[in-house]
Amino acid sequence: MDSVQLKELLRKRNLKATHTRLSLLNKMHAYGSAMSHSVIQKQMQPIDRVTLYRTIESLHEKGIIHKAFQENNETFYAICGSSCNTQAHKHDHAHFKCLKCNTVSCQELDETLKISLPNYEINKVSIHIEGICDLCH
Amino acid sequence: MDSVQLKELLRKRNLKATHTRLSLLNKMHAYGSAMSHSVIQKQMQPIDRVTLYRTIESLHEKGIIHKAFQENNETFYAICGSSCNTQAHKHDHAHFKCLKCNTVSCQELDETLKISLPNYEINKVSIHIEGICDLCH
DNA sequence: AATCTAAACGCAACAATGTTGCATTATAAT
DNA sequence: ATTATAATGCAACATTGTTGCGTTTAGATT
Repeated sequence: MDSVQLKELLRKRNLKATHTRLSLLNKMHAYGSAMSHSVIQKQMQPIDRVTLYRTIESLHEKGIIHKAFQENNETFYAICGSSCNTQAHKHDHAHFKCLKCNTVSCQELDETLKISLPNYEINKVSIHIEGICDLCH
Repeated sequence: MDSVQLKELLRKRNLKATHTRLSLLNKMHAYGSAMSHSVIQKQMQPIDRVTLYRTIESLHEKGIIHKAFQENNETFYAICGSSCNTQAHKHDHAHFKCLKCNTVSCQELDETLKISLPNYEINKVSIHIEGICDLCH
């Protein structure tokens, strides 16, 4: 996603295409997997803490990024796919965290997870797996 | 689980059966589903904040309770089943959080979730589902 | 039952994380 | 170029989590 597309996306969601937002989205895109708040903060340096909180909040509210999962009192964020919008999010992939190399990757589960709960309305499913990845094994 | 059994469990894991620990375990058992830190704190009042942190930590370390999931920068804890011990935890059930009544319940997924990741070692799987439960529907 | 020791507790002080209000600056519409 | 509004940075505050240490309690020993 290049700079022009990003600006369009932000404007479409009624957000100004500020340097902070573009920079954050670029970094998240380059990073490849879900980023923790502390990692984001390091990579965005120098930035005011409050500005970062509000930047993340605005992108989250408009469905441009989402909370992938939380761990050790830290939230991990990821860019939403094209299937997400302000109203509804679709994130049925799983996040795998390797306990050796500490990277987080998205795993498409071959057989779609069949969750059948009669009379339940399911809005969001998040699957978080921890272990040792193939490279570290 | 009555008081005698609880004391035995604590002693088996090399923890003293203190009033604080017994009280916390009783409350978690009575509560039925995963409890957030803030709810625990309210129910344990009056208690020193530090003591609560350390009580939870000790029970968690010894595999008596586990972190069910985290949400809104809060950790939810639940009592481990009999299949858990100091070394290994088995928690393959899913947690369902109703967005209307805010209760969290454990859902046994009828078809066991088949997660096949070749050459990966899977230590822990946590599934968190949000939506509207049958009663609120 | 009294004594003893290690673990657990409570308090104080500190550190890290998250929030609010407001003056200044940047975006983008006119 | 001008202007209105949103975004930023700063200060102050609130909440959450951590560390050190003196006191108390559990439970083992005698």
